Amino acid sequence: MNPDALRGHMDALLLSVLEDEPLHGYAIIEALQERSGGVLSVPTGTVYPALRRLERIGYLSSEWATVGGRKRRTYRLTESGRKQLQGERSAWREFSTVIGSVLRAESAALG
Amino acid sequence: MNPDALRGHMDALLLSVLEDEPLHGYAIIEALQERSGGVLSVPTGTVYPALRRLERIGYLSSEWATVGGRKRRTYRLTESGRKQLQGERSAWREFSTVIGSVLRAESAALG
DNA sequence: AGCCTACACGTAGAAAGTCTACATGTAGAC
DNA sequence: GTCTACATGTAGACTTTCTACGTGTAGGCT
Repeated sequence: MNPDALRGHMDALLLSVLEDEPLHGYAIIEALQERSGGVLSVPTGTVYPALRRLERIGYLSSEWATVGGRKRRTYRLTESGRKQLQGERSAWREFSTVIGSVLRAESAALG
Repeated sequence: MNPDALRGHMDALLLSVLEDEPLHGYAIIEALQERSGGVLSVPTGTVYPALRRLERIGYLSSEWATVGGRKRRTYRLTESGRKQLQGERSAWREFSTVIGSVLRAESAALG
């Protein structure tokens, strides 16, 4: 997967993965991999700064926890973030429709 | 439409628009707008440099023409560009499927 | 003890391409 | 003579991702 293509979609991916439950960075990376069918390998150098950015903006909040002697910073969606996720979803739908129609190549719909 | 989202997809858009017929830069911008239903306004500062880049890589070739007293540089797909367009299309399909499934929000399929 | 892998967070600096803003010029309508 | 559409182009800012590195714990294996 061409890394450049992700630009501008990271926020949506991260918010989406945090929709159901709070997760820490490492788990977020794993969730991204899993949900994408193993295709998405987002490097830590991308995820951690992005999470901090999203927290700074107010879409996420975080707190530290220690589990099994290891420190984790767990992120959760704020109300603002939840709202933003809706926006990201509809933005994605529009984006994907537009690109698809210019390319004359739409992807298969999901069940 | 968030401009950043286009990053990494410009090549596909430009090659796609040139698939059926050669066009000059200004006409390409109009074609992009038209095919996208008026949503895509790609600035000249994006398109012209991108076209030159694609020509440098070998996906496009160009020649000057004068029509109605105005100079145009007309771009056409090379064989290499045509092949690349196929690659861009399948890359887009994969990308859009992956993002869609992580977001749990696929776009509508095109007829 | 020593090594390796998985877990876990983080930063610095490079890289790349798009965007904004500007610069230039013709043709034709009003 | 002014405005809009047509037409191409560059310079520099901007944003964000990526690569590469640094730090440290836990647990298994030999």
